Amino acid sequence: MTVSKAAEKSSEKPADAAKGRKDAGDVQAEALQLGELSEQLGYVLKRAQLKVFENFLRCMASLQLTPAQFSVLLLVEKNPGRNQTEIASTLGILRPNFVAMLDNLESRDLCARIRSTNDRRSHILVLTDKGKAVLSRAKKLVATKHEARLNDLLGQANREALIGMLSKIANEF
Amino acid sequence: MTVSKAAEKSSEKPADAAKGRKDAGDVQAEALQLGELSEQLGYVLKRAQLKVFENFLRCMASLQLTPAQFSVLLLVEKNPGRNQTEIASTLGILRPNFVAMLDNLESRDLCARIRSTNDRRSHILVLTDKGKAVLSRAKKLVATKHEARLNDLLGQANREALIGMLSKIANEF
DNA sequence: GATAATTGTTATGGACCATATCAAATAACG
DNA sequence: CGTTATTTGATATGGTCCATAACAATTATC
Repeated sequence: MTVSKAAEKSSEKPADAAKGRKDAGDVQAEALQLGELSEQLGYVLKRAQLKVFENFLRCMASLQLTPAQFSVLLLVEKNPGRNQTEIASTLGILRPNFVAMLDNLESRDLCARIRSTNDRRSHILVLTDKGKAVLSRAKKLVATKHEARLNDLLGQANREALIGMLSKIANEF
Repeated sequence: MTVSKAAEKSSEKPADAAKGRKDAGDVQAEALQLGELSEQLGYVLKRAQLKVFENFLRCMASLQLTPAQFSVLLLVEKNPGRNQTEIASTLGILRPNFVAMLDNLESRDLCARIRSTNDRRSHILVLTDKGKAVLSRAKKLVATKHEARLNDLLGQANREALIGMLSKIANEF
C-alpha cells in the first residue's frame, strides 16, 4: 500500500511510471512486477480511493469543493439545527480541525454558525442560500460527472454491489 | 467524504459518535442522518480504506510494518536489482519522500542499498536475510489475520469481485 | 569535451490528523 | 444556592504524509 495523491498534476502515475526509457531499440527497463501487491486489499483500496478523490476534485473544480467540504454541506443540509460537535464527529472530524474548515465555508458564505439560544456554548450550523445553491449544483455535478462514471465503468448492478461491500467494510471490519 | 485516521486509539468512530448523551430517559440527540452521503462512492471508499489500514496496522503490530513499508518489501522481493527510483515510482512514492522511508527500513536491517556497478548513481535495493524473514512472517499475518477477514465478511467470491472492481477503478477511472 | 539528463539527497512548505489546553457556558449535585 | 464537573468552540502545537525546488555526483547526448 502506498500511492501518493497528486490530484490534478500528473506527477507519478504509480502503474507505469517506472519505465524511465523505452523509445526505440531499448532492451532494459521492463515493467516491474506488482506480484501479490495487486491482490492486497489495502493497496488496491488506497489506489482506488486516490483516483476517485482526484476525479471528484476535477468534477468540482468550478465550485472549488473538496470531498470533505462537500460531505459537510451534505450533512448540514440533511441535519439542520445541529451544532459543530455533532456534525464533525459524525464525519470523523475532530472538533479542533473542524474549526478552520468551517471558517473557510463561512468565509465563502456557504454556511453560517448561529449561536444556539438553548445552549449558548454551541453553534448551530445552517446552509446559507448561496450554500444551498452551490450544494445543489455540486450534487448535479457529482451525479452526472462523477458517480455516473462508475456506472459506465462497472455497470449499475456492480456499482451498487461495490458501495454495499465498502459500506460493510467501513462498518464491520 | 472525510473520516479521520485514529488508527488504534478510539478517538471518533464516525458512524455513531455524535450521540453525546443517551442513557436513561433521554429525548434529545437523535442519530444524524447520513442521507446521500452513504451512497457517495468517495465517502464510503475512504471510510473503508481507513478501516482496512487500521486493521492492517493491528495485525502487523508485532512486526511494526506500515502498509507502505509492507508494499516496499513486497515489491523489492518481487523485483530484485531495481533502484530506488524504479521501486518508488511504481508505488507512487516521490523519490524525495522515499529516502527517509528507506533509511528506516535499512536502519532496521530489513533492506539494503547497494551502489550499482553499471550506474554508480543508482542504488540497487535488496532485502536482507532478516528482511526476507520478516516479510515472510508479515505475509502470513496478512493472509491469516487480515485478508482472511474479508472472506469472513464478504465471502470468497465477493472478495475477488471487490478486488477486481477496485483495481478497475484504480486503473481506469 | 561541453551540455543535458538522471539518481539520490536535502530543504522546505502545505495539507491533514491528533492531543493538550483554555474560556465560556451549562450540568450535576451536595 | 454555590461548588465542581462537563461540554462547546477555539487555539496552539506537533506529527505524518505529500509535493516542489534545488544540489552534487554520475552518466548520456551530441
